[in-house]
Amino acid sequence: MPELPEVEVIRRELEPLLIEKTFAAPVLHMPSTIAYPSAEEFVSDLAGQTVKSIARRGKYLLINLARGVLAVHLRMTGNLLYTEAAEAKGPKEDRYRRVSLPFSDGSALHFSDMRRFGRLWLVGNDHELQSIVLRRIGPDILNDLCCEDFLQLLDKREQSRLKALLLDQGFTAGMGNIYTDECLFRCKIHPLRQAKTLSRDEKENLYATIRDVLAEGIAYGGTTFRDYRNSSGARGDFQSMLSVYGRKDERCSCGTPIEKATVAGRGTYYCPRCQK
DNA sequence: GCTTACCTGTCG
DNA sequence: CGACAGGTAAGC
Repeated sequence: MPELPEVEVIRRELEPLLIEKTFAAPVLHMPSTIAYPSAEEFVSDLAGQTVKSIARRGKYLLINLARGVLAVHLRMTGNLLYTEAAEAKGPKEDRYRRVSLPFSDGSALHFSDMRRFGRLWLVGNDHELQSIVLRRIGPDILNDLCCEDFLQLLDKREQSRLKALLLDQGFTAGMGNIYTDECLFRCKIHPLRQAKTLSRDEKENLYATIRDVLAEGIAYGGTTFRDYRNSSGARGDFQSMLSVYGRKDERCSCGTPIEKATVAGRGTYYCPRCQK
């Protein structure tokens, strides 16, 4: 489900709501959702902790606590719903609820996930965050990388095809299947092209376009193709702006039907005439 | 690299 | 009924 823009939308919504709130005892409807530490330690270590800020690295939401960090990855169908006191739905109304995180004031954060791929981690400090959660995660494409850095990273991966490279969270963190296809379309780059074939102008344009598309995605509240919801349960609107993703056989603005192929193991949409 | 696995649901 | 879904880790 969520790529960088969707996680960033949730981050921006939640930070003002949660800051200085104190967690009560978590309720684990599905304990295997907790990736680290043990379910028992997660419950006892989170209770009583205060939220200081909320950050993001790639697709990871990072809730900074007075002591440690609560990290969340939504994977394909996870969502984080915020509820004020009393209106909290029980598992009866949401059969996919996996974890409930109540606060001492009666409000709560609920982690729901149909496909059960999403995970939560609770680590004690930034060193643990890096070594346990973010070990294979590269720099955030929006926050941690200037154009020159991006060009240097590209030069280290010249054999890689662009689609696979942008999806690789160890290269840069945040791009997913939808936004990658949209960026390559806008840049007129074929998904199978190797990084070494890009001119300097194309590389700079790719960097700028990635940032533009992600910023637009955030401004539109994310993309709801099927399952994505923000922390209020609302859909995003960027799907109406997609040029190629999900549009197989529809006509590109050049008149050519959009094609779909499998690249890097993922469904990939592109215009065979515009993208070379 | 590619394939498979993890899950549940939807679409054709 | 099979194919596929916004993600990623693990195994060749």
